[in-house]
Amino acid sequence: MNPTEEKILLAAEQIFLKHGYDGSRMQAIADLAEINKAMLHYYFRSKDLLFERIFKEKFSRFFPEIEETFQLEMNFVDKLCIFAEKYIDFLIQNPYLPLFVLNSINKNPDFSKNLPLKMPQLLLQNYLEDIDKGICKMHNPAQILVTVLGICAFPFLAKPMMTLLLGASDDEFFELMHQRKEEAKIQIRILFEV
Amino acid sequence: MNPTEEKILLAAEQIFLKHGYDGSRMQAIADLAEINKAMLHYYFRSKDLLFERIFKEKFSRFFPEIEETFQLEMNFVDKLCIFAEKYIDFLIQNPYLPLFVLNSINKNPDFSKNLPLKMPQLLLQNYLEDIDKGICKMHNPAQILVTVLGICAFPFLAKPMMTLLLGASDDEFFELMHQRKEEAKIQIRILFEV
DNA sequence: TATTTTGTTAACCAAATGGTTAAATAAGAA
DNA sequence: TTCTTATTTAACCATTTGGTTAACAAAATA
Repeated sequence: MNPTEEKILLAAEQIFLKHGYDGSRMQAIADLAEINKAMLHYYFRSKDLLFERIFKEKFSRFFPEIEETFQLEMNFVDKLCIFAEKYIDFLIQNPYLPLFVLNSINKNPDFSKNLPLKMPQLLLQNYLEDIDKGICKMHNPAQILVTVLGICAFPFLAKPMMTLLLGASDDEFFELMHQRKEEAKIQIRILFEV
Repeated sequence: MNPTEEKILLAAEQIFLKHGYDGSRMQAIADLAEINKAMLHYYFRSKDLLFERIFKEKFSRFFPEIEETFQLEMNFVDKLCIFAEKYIDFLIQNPYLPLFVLNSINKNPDFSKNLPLKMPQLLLQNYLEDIDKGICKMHNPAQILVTVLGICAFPFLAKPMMTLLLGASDDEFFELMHQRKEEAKIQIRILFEV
């Protein structure tokens, strides 16, 4: 890929992730990429299209491919635990991601309608099998989804609020998130294991 | 209060809550309030000040006064349950609130620094008493805060995403949130009760 | 009633913003 | 080298946006 194009994408990612669509300025992206603003339009036509490009990539990362984990020979709850740990680790590397994705979906729900997502089905299928075996507690699958995702992602959505409430530094927050991996696994077991 | 001022505040609340600071237009607020745009500046000087006015009120509601609940003669976990149920009920009436508040804090952390908040201290104090009595499981208080808040607020942050993933309507979402009150109480008990 | 204060409007303004253009330069193909 | 294509730049443009102003209307006060 063209090095200019790459610089643009890298800059756009940073700006959009931090400020969202409305809060981002094309000039700010150009400045960060150290290129002329016209280049943005040369390579990506419009703000909308550039944003779309970034959003799609971020969206797919926020709903990761979970097949590797959920096709293992293992019970549902163990899989959830593995997922949670890996996911929180990923979010530690991408703390802005959740707020960005939720805001973007919120602003334009239709936009993400056609994006591919097999996450829920695979999860559901796995879950029902273990219900049958009687080794997993009965819940509304929608509640499971929102609970597990919330355990992992909410702290990152609430990061500025948490540091405010707790008077914590960024480092302390990330320390808390490393703890959170264990906390998440404990919670998942206690909630879903028989 | 002046009826015009009131119309402005009501309109500003709706617009800001839905679109955030960056996504909101003064003209949109004026249109919704059915007044001239100049009136906004006549009564509130600037977009910043108008936003500040709305934000402060919303902020204080997002972190509700919990004294009434947490000063009852009751154990910590029971209080958490009461809080969760009341809070989810409140969020059902104010579904946009969490995303708005978190975004606003995220955009301008300094802004909310001086706002009064005795929620965390009161919670902590209550918690430590029950730890002493041995009727409550030991956790990092920061994790408790993020967990309980997450259980209640995350579904609303994720509302557009949930309806997308589950293919649910708005009505079905709110039905899920009514269920969530029970789910939340179950989860809180199972997590924190000895 | 006369006068001052308060509330309201339309027209206007400057800055910011997404986007375009025409000319210049660099890179490839012939 | 020469010609064509791709890349880059500075200047420019139209629209939007927050904000102002000056004239006007409605209350309130004297």
